[in-house]
Amino acid sequence: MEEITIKDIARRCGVGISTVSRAINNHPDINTETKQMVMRVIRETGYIPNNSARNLKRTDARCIAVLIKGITNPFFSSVIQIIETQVQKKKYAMVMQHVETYEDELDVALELIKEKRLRGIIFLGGAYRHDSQKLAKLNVPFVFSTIGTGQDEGEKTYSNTAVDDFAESQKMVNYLLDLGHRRIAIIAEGSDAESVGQLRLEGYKKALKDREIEIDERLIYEVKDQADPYSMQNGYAMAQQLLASGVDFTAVFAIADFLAVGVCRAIHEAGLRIPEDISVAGFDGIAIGEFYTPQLTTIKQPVEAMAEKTAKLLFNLIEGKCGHEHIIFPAELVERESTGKPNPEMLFPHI
Amino acid sequence: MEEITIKDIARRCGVGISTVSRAINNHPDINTETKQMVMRVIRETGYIPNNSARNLKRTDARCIAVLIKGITNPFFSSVIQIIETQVQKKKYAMVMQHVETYEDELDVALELIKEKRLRGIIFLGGAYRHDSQKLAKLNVPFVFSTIGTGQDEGEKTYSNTAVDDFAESQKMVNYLLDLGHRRIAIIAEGSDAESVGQLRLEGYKKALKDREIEIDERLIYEVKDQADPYSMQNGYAMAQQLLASGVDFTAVFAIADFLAVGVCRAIHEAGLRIPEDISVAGFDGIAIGEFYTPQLTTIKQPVEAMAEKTAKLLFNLIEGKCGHEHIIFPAELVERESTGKPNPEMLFPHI
DNA sequence: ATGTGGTTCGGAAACGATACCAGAAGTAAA
DNA sequence: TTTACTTCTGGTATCGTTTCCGAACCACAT
Repeated sequence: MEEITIKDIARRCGVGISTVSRAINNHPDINTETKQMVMRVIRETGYIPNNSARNLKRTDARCIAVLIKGITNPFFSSVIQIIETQVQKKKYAMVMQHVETYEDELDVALELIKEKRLRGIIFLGGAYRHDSQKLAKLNVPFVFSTIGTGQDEGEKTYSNTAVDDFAESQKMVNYLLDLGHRRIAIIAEGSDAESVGQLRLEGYKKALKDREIEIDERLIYEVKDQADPYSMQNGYAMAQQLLASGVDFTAVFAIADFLAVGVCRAIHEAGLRIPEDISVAGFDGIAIGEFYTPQLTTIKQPVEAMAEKTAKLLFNLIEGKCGHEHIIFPAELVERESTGKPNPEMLFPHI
Repeated sequence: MEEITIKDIARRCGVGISTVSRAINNHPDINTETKQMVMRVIRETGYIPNNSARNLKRTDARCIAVLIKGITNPFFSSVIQIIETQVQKKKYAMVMQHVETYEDELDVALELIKEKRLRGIIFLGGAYRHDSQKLAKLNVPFVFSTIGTGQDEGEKTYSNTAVDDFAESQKMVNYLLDLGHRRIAIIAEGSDAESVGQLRLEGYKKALKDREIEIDERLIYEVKDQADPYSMQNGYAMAQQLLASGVDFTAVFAIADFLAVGVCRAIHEAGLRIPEDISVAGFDGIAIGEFYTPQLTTIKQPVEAMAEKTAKLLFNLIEGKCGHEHIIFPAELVERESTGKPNPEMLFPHI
């Protein structure tokens, strides 16, 4: 099976290879009839230009990369799918790469850029701002999207899409407070000092402070797990510790739905009811939350819209149509079965 | 930011470019010291060979593709991760592409092969055998892996990895029969006549026949959903129909865990208990099954092992180390909370 | 006739790497 | 010293494409 090349097409058409190239690439300097003839032959022969040769010659390889930290992100599939659609619409190629740790990501990005001559990078589901200055030195546009994980604050030398984790977290805690809860435990993330989870934790603290409710450190649990902090296992383990601690509480706010699922399981196994005895709230809005028993009260992120915007943002940057943008999406508090009024019996005087 | 090329390295080292190439590619014909010196300079300069140029020249572009049908497959993330590890170990590149329909897949594969000069393709989570003859005509090795979805029968002009869906399905139904169930409903898949779901359905029928239990068509539900048959929504909808049908049953076998989750939810909303009133069994062994309430009885597929083997199989084919292999993995019946003895009260005489 | 300008085209030089080939240098045997 | 062989090296053609440059052609004004 020999490759069919642009030369073959030229020969079959009785034209020069430049003419074929012009036909393929929509160059203006070509006769309309010639172009149609060439295109017909190309269709007939099933010729497809060799991408390596193209990219080698072109200064602009039509290719972007998507780097994913934390592939267990439940939105992963749909996000990828949406980005892919955008990429195809632009006639670009896309490479995906999974990165294990924050340290890896820069190396991987660098390697990809040189090897594949990328035009842009999307960073999915991580907190990469540490390296954003370094990345900025490469002259490749990049967009962070903390879809399903959160955003960060600080100086903006990059583009990103996110929800306002701080505010949304506050929203959820306020909702629990409005239900009458005063002793609210939180399962947060503590593996990275500047992480998403910390923003959600800050939102929790702010909400309590605003109501002048004392923050009890014994109700704050932080998952320490570099690889995959937002797992059901971790939620389960933290909730077991919480239940065994003897500290009283009437609600648990897990800063990710997967954590919440683990929390629910632990509470169930302890023989307590949700929400009659303890309310559980999550964050993210994963699909299973609707089918879980009890259905999960959560903050639902507009994942599809975020993914689409992320891709469009990158292409705008590539085409020089805009500078850095920081788009914050509104999230929605979805009230479901897992939260209700507090059970006074769960409260006892502290020593 | 200028690209740094093999010429720059050669100049800096005071050697010819062939020597640098030899150093990079572990050719035998090079002095050890020279090689070390070149490699040192390469490290210092951070030089990375341009992949397009390499692939253009080489007859063998070190690149494989992974085509994914049904990106919602819950194992997707871990499977990709494992395959990626194998690919990196072989110093190959990997492109991933999502395909919408069975019709798309061949076109996509063809285009990829020519454009990127692939050495091999892995088809994930689909039933592609229709096209396997056509694919065989391309001289590119490919492996089907029905990880999380099943396998097929028929003539073997390809390699694949799978579990024995027919036998495993029988295993589950036998388990339910052993518990005492006689009226077992099944939520299967009916969108594709030759699909995975059909194999599992056949296993169900076989198990019943072996015990001489009459098959009641009113207990057989087939999801018709090209895009994503194995969804919680579909399980939910089918179970609602089943419950509303007035036909009696004491157990439901959903041929995918996601379907089972939807089934559980519908049963719960109907005010029935699992497993006291109705037993529910799934298939696949997704993570959430362990944290769901009730915990899901299921057939657990050895996903990690399957993914690893799939990748290794492809590389063996590429390297000509083996011919077509069809590896069937043993799956495990995991008995959990969602199944128990039948409740006689759920049975009533049929008209 | 000659010059001018605009289309449309083909030739040829890149792009960055690999691989073949020939030759230099070194070693061992005659 | 010559021959033969091994080990190592550099030059160069080549992969398939794009792009620059110049040429051919036509129309039209000079």
